[in-house]
Amino acid sequence: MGVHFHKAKQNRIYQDVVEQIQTAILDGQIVPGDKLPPERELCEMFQASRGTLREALRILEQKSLIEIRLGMNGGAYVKDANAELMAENLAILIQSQNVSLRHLAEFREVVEGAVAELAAVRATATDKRKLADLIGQAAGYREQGPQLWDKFVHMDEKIHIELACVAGNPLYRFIHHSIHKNIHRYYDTLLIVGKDEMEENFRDLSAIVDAVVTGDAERAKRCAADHVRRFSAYMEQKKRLTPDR
Amino acid sequence: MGVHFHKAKQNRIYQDVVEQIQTAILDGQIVPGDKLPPERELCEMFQASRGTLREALRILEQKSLIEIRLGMNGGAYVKDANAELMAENLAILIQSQNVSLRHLAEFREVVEGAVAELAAVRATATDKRKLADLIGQAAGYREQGPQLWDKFVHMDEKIHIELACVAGNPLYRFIHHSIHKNIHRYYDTLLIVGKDEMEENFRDLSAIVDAVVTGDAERAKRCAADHVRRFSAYMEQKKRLTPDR
DNA sequence: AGTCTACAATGGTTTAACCATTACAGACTC
DNA sequence: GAGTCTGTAATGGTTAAACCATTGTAGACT
Repeated sequence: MGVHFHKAKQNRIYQDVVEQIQTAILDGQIVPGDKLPPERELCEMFQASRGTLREALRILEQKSLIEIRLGMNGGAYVKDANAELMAENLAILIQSQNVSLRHLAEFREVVEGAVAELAAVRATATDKRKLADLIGQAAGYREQGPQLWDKFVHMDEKIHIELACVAGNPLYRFIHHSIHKNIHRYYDTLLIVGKDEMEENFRDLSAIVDAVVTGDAERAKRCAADHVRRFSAYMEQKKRLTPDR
Repeated sequence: MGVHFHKAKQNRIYQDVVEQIQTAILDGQIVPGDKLPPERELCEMFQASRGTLREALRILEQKSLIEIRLGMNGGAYVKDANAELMAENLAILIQSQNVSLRHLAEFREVVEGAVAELAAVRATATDKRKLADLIGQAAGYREQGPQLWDKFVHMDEKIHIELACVAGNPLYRFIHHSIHKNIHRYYDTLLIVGKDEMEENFRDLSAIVDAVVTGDAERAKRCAADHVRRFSAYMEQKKRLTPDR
């Protein structure tokens, strides 16, 4: 018999719903900010029960493609894609495979080095002004006493993000964010910096930005890697001093 | 009135269920391969309805923490964490933020370089034998005519994975896998190699492994980066010749 | 010995009702 | 008029009970 039947497969309904909505979102047929119809209407559209449809919405929510709000004007809103999800998945992988702080730092060293190198090559005049401005702000916080030191720490983060943007490859933004989030899950309480560390940190950042601004890719790369290495070493040291974590 | 009430917040029930089960898995109280009780029993344990409980299971499934099987002996089985999820999330990010093939290749160049460098530093005698063996297999496939060329392509992949393992930092395995999967989503049909490309590819791989085996980190890094760059260039070129994708 | 059949266990789906949260408009109070 | 209460409607969250679909196993049939 030459006829060839394919499997009379009955896709999980919720899966089909997920795929249809996901495709519509990724194809741009519905864009971030848009609101999907209320559950009861979606049920009719997909000819599915509310329970099944809700399973689909839960999956889309978990994928960070939609956000479900309560109350009047509530409903499923299409979200802007962001790197939060990757960070969370990475966290699960890290936890279940015993990835150490050292592993994270080792990887970050390479990534930040590559970011600085690319940034030095690709920075436009506008980028350079922006970076210089950020360094200026950090310098300001640095001088105004301990109560602003946490703002300085925040600037450090901001400068790294800006560098990743300047590097012009979105992957670096995603990866940096994911790694950074997970490193924080270890450090966090250790992030109360002392003056000396802050000063050294500031010198590091200045050096990186200076190299980027002058277009010295090789030096930028070296400075960034050194910076991450020094920072990680500090944190490791602090961790040893407070072994109760 | 000095009394201080806290918010009478009612956590989403499914969320609470997810957290309890996720914690149990990540803490190792239940391990990969274990089976959770059937839905109806879980309902009693959590005092939740089946619908609500199923929403929780859907989320855990989406997180790749469990796998739900049908039929008798079906149910929710705890899964081994793997990098599939990260690959899929990255795919969504890539699609919604218009990340190009060039961006992926640029990043892979840095990663593979770092992997080879670390591998050269850390490879044990056993690792070196394994790598040499893989190269040997690839050489075999290479010589036995076109029908085995796809096996050669598979060996290429295997060697890269082995290098990431030898490098001794699990993060590189995760990242390599995620990037590779997403590159394939672009290439795929372009992966039918010609003899010349295969020969060059083989020379590249041999050079990397040779550098790793002799412990020449700097050369390993350079060879790996060059290899990725050449490979990417080939693919870009092919893509231009078949613009219907 | 091999095949069929019935059954039980389990997830998949549907339905209908009710609860919780929220925005808004209109009524009430001062 | 300003502020506060209150009712209402829209929406997601939860429950419960019933039935369908898939699959392994044991026992009956040939």
